[in-house]
Amino acid sequence: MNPVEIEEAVSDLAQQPFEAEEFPFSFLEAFGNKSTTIKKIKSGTSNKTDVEGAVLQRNNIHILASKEGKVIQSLEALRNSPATKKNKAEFILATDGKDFQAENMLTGETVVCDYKDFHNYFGFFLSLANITTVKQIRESAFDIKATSRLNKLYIELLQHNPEWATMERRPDMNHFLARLIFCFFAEDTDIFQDNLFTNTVQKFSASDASDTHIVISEMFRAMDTKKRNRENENIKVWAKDFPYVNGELFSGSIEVPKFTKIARSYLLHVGSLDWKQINPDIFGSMIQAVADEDERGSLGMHYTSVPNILKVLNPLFLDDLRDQLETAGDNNRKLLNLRNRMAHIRVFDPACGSGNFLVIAYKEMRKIENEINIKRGETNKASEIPLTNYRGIELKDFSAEVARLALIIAEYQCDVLYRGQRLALAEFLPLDAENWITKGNALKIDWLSVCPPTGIGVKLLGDDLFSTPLKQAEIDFENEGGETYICGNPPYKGSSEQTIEMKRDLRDLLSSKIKNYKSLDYVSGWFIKAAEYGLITPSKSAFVSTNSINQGLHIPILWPYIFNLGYHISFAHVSFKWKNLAAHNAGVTVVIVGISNAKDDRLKIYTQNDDGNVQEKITEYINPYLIPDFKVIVQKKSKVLSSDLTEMHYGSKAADGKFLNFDSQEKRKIIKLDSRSAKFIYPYLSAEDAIKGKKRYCLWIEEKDLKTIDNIPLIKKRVDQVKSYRLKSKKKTTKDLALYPYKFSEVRFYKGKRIFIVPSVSSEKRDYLTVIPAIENSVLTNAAFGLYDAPMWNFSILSSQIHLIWIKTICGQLETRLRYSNTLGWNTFPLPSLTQKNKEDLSACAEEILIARERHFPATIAVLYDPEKMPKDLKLAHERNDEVLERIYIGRKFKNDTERLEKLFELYTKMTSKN
DNA sequence: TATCCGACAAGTA
DNA sequence: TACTTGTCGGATA
Repeated sequence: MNPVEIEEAVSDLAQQPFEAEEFPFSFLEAFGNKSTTIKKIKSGTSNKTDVEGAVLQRNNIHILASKEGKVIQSLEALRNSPATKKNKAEFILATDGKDFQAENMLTGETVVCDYKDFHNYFGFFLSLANITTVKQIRESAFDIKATSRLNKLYIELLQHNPEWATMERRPDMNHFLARLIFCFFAEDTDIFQDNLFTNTVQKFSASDASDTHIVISEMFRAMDTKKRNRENENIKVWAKDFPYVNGELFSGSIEVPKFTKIARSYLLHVGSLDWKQINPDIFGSMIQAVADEDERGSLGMHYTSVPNILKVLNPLFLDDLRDQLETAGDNNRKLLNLRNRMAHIRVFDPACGSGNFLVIAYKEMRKIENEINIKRGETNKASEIPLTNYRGIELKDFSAEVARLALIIAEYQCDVLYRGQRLALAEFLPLDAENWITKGNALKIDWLSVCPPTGIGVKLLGDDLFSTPLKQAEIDFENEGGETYICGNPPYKGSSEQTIEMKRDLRDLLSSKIKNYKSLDYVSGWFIKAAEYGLITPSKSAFVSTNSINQGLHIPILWPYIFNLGYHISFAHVSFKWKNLAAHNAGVTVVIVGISNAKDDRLKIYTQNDDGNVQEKITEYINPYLIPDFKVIVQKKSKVLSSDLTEMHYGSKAADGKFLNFDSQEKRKIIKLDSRSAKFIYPYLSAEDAIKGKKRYCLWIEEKDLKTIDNIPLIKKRVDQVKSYRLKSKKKTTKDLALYPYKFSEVRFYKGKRIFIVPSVSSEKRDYLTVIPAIENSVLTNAAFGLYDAPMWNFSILSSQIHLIWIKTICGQLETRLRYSNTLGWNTFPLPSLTQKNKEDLSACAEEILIARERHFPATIAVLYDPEKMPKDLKLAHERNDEVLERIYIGRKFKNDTERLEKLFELYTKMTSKN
């Protein structure tokens, strides 16, 4: 169960009539215990309690539901119970259906409340559900609750207003939801009178909900009408207490979907929550999912986490502001300068979603400004940081609305926090009508129209500068000498995953600029637009991105263009696994990359180790592989760079729906039924087969054999299956190959007496690349490369540490897996030319490695190369091999991988510049 | 022809 | 459900 589901279950339980006997079990059930687990506790087999009538679940909780008036004594009994300690109960809980008390035995935190309210503390007990990021979730407990309530309301309304669910009306529905959220927030924060909105619905709409939409619509109309015009407009008396809000929020259609009785009660229920607690940074991304079909299932927990947002914003500019604040000390002049500077800083997120980056940036800036004001003794001073300097572009219109709302709420909360409720209220309404979150496609919109150039002492600028001025973004804007910081987490899509629209976006943006742009990830568009934007007005940019953009093919395609515009990578967080609070996290490994065209020589590379600690390294240059120094970009090559290395071949691609290959059992069956089959069956090896010692076979049939196989039903059937499989392909070449279903779609069947298999993808945890010999006439799948009858020293080089670090650095990766490439890794590998003696020595080392493996027959490669358990003799053989090879490079062993890379890059540069 | 890649995918612990 | 580790075929050059 995810937190939202748990919240719902706990709330349901709190509404049921209290039954002392059942309560402990219902409580455990609400936190996700399976019915079998509950049964075991009920029957007593796993109830470890020593207190009469209580229930104790080992490692979790000790619960006693008691008679009325005995809660304090009950809790005491649980606290003193030896079983509580012995079974390591994390919580004790006592209730009589009126009072509710609980304690966390590890932290000492307690909950004391009325029984009917205990659902508000579901976050307190979340570790019962094995949800480990408890702290973060508890902080956003309110947001989860509000989201789940709104979700119910939204679904109920759509169900009974099907026309509002259509594509055309969806924006109206979303706008309606945004208005509701604003009203809920306003009525709980004194912007409206206490509970004005909810109370008005309750009092003035019929309880059968027949006129709820009319009442709400009238309130919206009031909020869009200036007080002095209200009489003329015939605003109903009961709506006169609503302030004039405007800010675009209530202008436009005031139509409201029709309510059912249930919808009305949901609405009143959502309204009864305490919306003061809303976290605009998190809430936005959660609520966004309410309106988003695709994300409904995961209920919105798909957003950039606050720590990750700070990984972008801190190095981009917040760290610098904080440094300046510190340097300024108590110097009034310097503090003032800093404040002025901050007032002219724009933060721009061209993929802003529901605005978390902008909200966090705004809140952090207000925090710094407040410290300045305290030091200057100006604590009541109005903020000089304009909300309209936090700009965004967002494709989905509801997200854009929520982003705007989140920023308004953040501003209000900051004002309350730093200036007090009274001042915050005085200036809040009416909202600014400016629309500084632009709805649209960020790769199509001219960013200068959203964030016009500020120049230095240059005023703004004729319309001719805006190639496609957008009405909504045409804000008069003077921000002389201002800085712009571009940030965000744009969408990632690899070239073969992109939709037609995405491909069109990249084509329009890049076709005239970058050769081979079609191989780039969709996210590249944001980096390029950011770089081009920064040529016009001072800015720095940083995005969260798939780590692919700093690997393999992206390096020579994307980065030279950005560098040629005068940019460098100003900071970087190297690959780390994407994580947020979602039940199912997106499977992607990300980097954070900052680019800048300003002078800067203290660049930072951040590395995160497994326990989450971040290290920083300062350097003068960060290359596109995100390692310090080495200004080298490796291009892919179709021939080997070193004449001593043998050509490496890509495997054969079947595109057969797996009908041309099978396991040993199937092979025996086929041959048993018709012995003529045997001559068409070959060993078939992918990376996994070779590493784990699995045996697979494939059919290899040539045109001349067609007559024969027509008479072998088992084979004929498979061939037919391939045909129908291929016909279903959306790729034309595959479809065409349905004409030749007996053949692999791409044929690379090389003959050789001695084949070395190089896995195309394999675990990055091993100390060596695993190169594996195969028997003659093996067919390699396209998940493996092959060397055919190559001299033994090729094996020695492939198995070396120095080759491994080259591959890890230069080739692409699958997340952080090792991914081999002949064109990027093997053909580019810089090797000094070998003497006859060198070749003999290396070959001997290679033999040693193979012999060492043999000694452990039949252990698989996976077992032999497990970094924890690698046999000594094998390890020794590898070390010997490394030593001999490295002596050829520099006459001794390298000290470390940095030294290896340094030598390799030097040699690479030398060897490639010769031709 | 030839090959790089996957807001992954499929398996195990 | 957390962790490990590499398929397969589309899209592109």
